[in-house]
Amino acid sequence: MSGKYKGMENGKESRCEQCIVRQFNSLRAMSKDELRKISETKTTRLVKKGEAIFEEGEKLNGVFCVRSGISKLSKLSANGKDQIVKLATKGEVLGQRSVIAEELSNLSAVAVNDMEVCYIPKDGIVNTLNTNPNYAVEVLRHMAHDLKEADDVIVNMSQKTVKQRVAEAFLYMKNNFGEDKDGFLSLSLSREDISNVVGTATESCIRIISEFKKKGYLKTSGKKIGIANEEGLIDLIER
Amino acid sequence: MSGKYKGMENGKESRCEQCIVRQFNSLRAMSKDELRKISETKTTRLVKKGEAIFEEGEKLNGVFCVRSGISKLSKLSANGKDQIVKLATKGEVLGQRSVIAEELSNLSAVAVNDMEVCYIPKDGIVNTLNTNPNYAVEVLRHMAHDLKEADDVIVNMSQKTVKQRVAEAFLYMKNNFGEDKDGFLSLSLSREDISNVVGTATESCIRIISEFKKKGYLKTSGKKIGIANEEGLIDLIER
DNA sequence: GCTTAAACATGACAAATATCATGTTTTGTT
DNA sequence: AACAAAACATGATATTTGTCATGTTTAAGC
Repeated sequence: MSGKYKGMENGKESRCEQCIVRQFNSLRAMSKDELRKISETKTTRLVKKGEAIFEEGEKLNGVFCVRSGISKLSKLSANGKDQIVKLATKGEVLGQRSVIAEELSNLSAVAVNDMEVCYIPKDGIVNTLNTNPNYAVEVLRHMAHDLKEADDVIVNMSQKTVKQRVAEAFLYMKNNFGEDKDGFLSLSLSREDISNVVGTATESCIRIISEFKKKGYLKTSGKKIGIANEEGLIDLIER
Repeated sequence: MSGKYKGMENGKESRCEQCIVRQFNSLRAMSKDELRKISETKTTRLVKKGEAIFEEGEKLNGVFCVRSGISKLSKLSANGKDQIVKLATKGEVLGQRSVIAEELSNLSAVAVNDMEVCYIPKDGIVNTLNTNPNYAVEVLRHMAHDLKEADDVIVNMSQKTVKQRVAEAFLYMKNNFGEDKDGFLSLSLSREDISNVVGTATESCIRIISEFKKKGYLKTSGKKIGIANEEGLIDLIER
């Protein structure tokens, strides 16, 4: 399968100053000069589907800026199950929290797709944080947003049924990762991954997906899943 | 019941520069001068048990620094139940997230005890954020910590049983709010509040507390609850 | 292309949890 | 002190969800 990594433009495009991805994240608040310095220290890396970018408990000496592909951020719980806390896509900066708090990573990041990420050693990040308030505030805004999202997830986890959470997961995937022209989700997660997002047993998740298909809420075509009746799903969530 | 508010030293003690509470939060990264300015704009307010400091959906024009007492931060879910996302105590700054993200508050803050809070209009906060990187980074560190905690809560919610979560709630209360000389928790929450922390039905919570008493994990004396066998609870959580 | 492992699927059952009903105790108010 | 309203408690039952078992389909490696 050649051309698999065609998303990567190497050589001349590899300077952060030119990178469009930057528009989506806090790096856009850096000055030209800061960005140039960062760019000199960064390295680009391809991560294949299933590979880890970093693991829970690992000490991170830098952050990872996602150029393409999607990563699942998960945490292993005492009972041996993974809980996916967030799905990160183009533009997101992984490991930022750990670097800022100067703690070991509390999450693992594993590629759900083939990915292209840039590794940025923490020195440049930390220096800029300490000298450029615009950048610090921008990072802060992103983190504030993440925190709100996390709070929302807490509420959903505790107050909604598994069925409702599965429905939400599909709407989330549609809204955040889009769908193709035939209405199938661009991101296709395994049933197991979905159950790890939702926080349920894989079998329960499979059953619910089957039910949703029967009821006409979802449609499938081979491996792909699509939303066939969005109102139906929304209805289900709100009751 | 006089002396109810004896925790409040009014007049001379009301300058932020002197406030011990500041040591616990990001305000300690402010310069003397910044702090003096903030202090001039702030107002102190007593909040009685059960009263709201702010409500979900409200626009916050400042933050609230907790001097004493405890507040529950909760969010109403579609099914009409409140989910308590966090309990905030002395030193915590409430509303910071909303002010930084320039969004309406996504949580309500209600006093669980009688409280004393200082209201700080956002201008001083925002100005300092934009000019003093030390302060911005300090706030960032706190937010990073909150985010980690929120992620942990997500994992607990989805992967642990109600019984385990109740056990954790009691250990949390002991570790964060302490106990009196007889080993009873300083913070006494109603069964309903506990169930809103844990994310379960009040009856389930009551039943589990009764069971824990029978098994000797918890002890009660009137309204007070204490941990009688910490190892027992820890054991329960880890299996 | 064949083989093997992983992913998907479904039934039967057990366990956890919510809900409803009802009663008791505690607390706060007049 | 009397009363009403919360808070606490417990039983009976329904519902949701997890677990185990087993089978089928799909995808990946040789």
